[in-house]
Amino acid sequence: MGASKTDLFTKQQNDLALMAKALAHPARIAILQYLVKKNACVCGDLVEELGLAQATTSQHLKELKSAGIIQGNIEGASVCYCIDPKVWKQYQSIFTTFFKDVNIDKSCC
Amino acid sequence: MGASKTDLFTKQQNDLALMAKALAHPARIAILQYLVKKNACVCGDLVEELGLAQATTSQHLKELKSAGIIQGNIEGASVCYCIDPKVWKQYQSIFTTFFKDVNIDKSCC
DNA sequence: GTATTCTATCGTAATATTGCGATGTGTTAA
DNA sequence: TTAACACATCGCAATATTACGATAGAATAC
Repeated sequence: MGASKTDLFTKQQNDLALMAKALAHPARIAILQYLVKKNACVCGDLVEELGLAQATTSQHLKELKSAGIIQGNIEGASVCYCIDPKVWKQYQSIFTTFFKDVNIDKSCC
Repeated sequence: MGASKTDLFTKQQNDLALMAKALAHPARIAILQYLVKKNACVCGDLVEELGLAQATTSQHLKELKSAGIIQGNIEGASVCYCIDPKVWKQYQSIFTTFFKDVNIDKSCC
């Protein structure tokens, strides 16, 4: 099949899985870290930074954009990408909540 | 290709991506949430709980186990799965760190 | 012993992801 | 206008993921 059976799960579970999927590639992690580090907009030097082909880099940017976590603004000939702080904060909050409520002491089996 | 070019990225980036990948499916989120909720070991009732075939459920459990975030202990005829609190804490810490250091105020472009 | 239960694994099919060259579109430079 | 750049998208190939039925192994029930 290859397609996830999303109808079996809650919206919350599907959403969290989608967020995780957006982060589930080292190139996308690298892009986000780079954008965070520069703390400002960066454009095509991501291609150089990553070492991936331009087409591949563009594809990863597209996925991050469709996940909402980055924005792209056209700036002349080039495009300026940056973290969307609002969505970033949502991610932060949702992952934090997910990991929080576990009783760490209970040993098991 | 389909295979990620892991050699282009740092171990830290690859590791984080692998952790995210472990969470990148609603069934695996559901499994983890169920294990956290029950706060004790659960076995084959995950199959009922999820609504996926037994083989599929077993496969997701295997992925979570190979990601280290859950453990399985044989208990008679059945297997008892539970969160590995130590690894869970690591995940928590790594995701928290990842999301922390962004300057939320800087608007962009 | 045999039958039953529980889980893992194999094999297979459908679909998704990753990666890149080639191409297209829009923008600046000449 | 033409040339050069910056990105996005298309098309394709290689690989990975998801899902399930069938089967195998190990433990319990009888």
